[in-house]
Amino acid sequence: MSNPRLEEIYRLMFDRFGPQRWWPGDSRIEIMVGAVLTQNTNWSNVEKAINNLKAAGILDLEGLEQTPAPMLAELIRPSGYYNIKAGRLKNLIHYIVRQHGDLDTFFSLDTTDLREELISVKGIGPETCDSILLYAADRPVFVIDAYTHRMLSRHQLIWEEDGYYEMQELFTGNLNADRRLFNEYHALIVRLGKDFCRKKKPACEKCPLRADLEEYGIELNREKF
DNA sequence: TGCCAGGCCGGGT
DNA sequence: ACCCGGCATGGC
Repeated sequence: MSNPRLEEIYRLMFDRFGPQRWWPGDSRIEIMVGAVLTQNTNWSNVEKAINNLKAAGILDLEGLEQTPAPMLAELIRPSGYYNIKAGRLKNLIHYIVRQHGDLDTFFSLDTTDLREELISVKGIGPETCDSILLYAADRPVFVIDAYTHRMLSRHQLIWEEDGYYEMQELFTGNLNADRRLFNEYHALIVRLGKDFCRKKKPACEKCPLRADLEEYGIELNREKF
């Protein structure tokens, strides 16, 4: 790591929360499905949806490919946006099956091609794409999300108006391309965010990262959060 | 009880 | 290139 603040922030989070062991989910297909279902959605709702898919015995490439979208929608209902997400899952599964046949073949692509293909699928944006790359395909890709944006802008490591790729560049340009570090770092940001960096009722006063703010003389300004 | 959660798309400026 | 409305359930 060459940016001391990114290192310090990581250390503070790791000391506070310990290893997160992400992604929650044990198969690559489950991780991919979870990545789509968790779009703007609480993870507890996603779990219910995934459990429904498991109970129906269709949480694999074949099962998801064969299940009609309306039936899929009903099964994933608890995750919200269920009609939209059923379509997005079908888009993703269909693309892989038609273009590559199976997951091993698909995941044998190099990271650049894999990313390009994933993000070409309707319903797979930058975060969902990178989550799949990092957590399902084990590639050293840093995932950015709403919590990351709040944390970075709060700590004045980016501009408020900066976008996905500017934030991603901050991490990838200052950290070793280590997929285990990227995995843990992002998971810790989410872990921290759930307790201290929610959109409403943030708990900046009790946030473990306050030490970083104080060290750099950044004042708490809760108006922006 | 209203408001938010680990986004993304499409149409309008 | 942005900006915005729409998509929807479950939990606090």
